[in-house]
Amino acid sequence: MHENATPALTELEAHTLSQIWRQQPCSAYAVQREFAKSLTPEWSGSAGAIYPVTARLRRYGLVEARTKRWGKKGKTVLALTPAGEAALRRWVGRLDEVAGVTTADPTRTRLFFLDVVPDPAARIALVARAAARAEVRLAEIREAIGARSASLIEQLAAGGAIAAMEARVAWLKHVLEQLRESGP
Amino acid sequence: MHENATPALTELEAHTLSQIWRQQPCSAYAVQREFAKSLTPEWSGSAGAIYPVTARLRRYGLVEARTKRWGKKGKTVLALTPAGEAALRRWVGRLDEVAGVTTADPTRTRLFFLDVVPDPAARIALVARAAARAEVRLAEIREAIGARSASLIEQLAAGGAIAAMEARVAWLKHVLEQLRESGP
DNA sequence: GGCTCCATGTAAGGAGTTACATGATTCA
DNA sequence: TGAATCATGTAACTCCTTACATGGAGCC
Repeated sequence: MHENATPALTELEAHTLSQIWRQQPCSAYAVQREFAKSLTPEWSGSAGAIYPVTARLRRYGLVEARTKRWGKKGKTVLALTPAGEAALRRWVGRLDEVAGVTTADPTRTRLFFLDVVPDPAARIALVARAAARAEVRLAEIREAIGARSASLIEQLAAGGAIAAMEARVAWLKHVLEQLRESGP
Repeated sequence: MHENATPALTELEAHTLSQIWRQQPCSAYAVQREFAKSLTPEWSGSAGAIYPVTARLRRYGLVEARTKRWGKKGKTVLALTPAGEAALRRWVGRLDEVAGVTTADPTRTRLFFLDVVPDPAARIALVARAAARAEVRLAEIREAIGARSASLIEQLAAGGAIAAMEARVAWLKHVLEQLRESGP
């Protein structure tokens, strides 16, 4: 049937698999729409990614396709196979492993090199703008999540985005304070 | 001399540029070592990335190479050009823009689909392990940062990694509580 | 004299991006 | 009947990864 030597799934592949699982049976396009709604820009869900990914998941035997009546052409709807469900459970089961990994953060990376800005006052102004921007974004996230009706687990998961942004705001404010103190 | 139409720098290119700036004049290898020390696995700093990146930065006219005496072959040391310094300042200057972007987090992604684990008790156990792992990692980060002597700005920046991990621990503990309450 | 770094690459391949295409369906 | 949305791809390209390769330098 298909090779069973499924390689380790990328985050995008696994996330696609999980989105299919949640909405199954659904089209690849439906998954794409769901990605577009995401709070993080990581999941751009371009067509050029989704269709190859779903094709791969089918090749791996993790997803099955069926044709659903839709107009005269019909459309392809996807659903997990038992192997797909097992793979998905393994992926989620690695929650503890990834919980110990420091995430990448472009804000942090840039802040490490704040001293390329020669003027201390300009540094302070820059960090102040960053803190303000993070605060605005935090409010947006809160609103976006509040507007969604979701299960307990989805709400708790979304809470992670809030917690991360709150932590960023607090951190940037602390940085701001320290820079002001160390100033003149 | 070189094309001045420098395209937008990737995070890796910009980070490489900033590392060169901090240690200049230094070899590409020195930059690679610095990446390897990083707290986030994003910066693997494989040779296959670093050398092409430094070559690109030179093509863009952002970095200059000189040959330094070292044994009989000598080695190539890099330093920023004025254009490179300007590009670096622009990159850091976008701190406020990136501060408004939600970071990707594999832990959050997986938690969204925690309900693929059928048994509630198994879910709780999984989240508990994740929280424990995050706590261990937090301690490691604290230690690693404490062991470094760094400037105020570098300390403040590194504090972002601590803040993010603290937030994750608190969030996971909160999730754990909620799951326990909602249980039997 | 050998082990560990320092130093500098290249080759093959994976994975995703943007941009380009195309057409059918649904709804106002 | 026109616009927005649903649906499904492909082509060219970029960037990074792993793995392979090589050789000198410094130290015990």
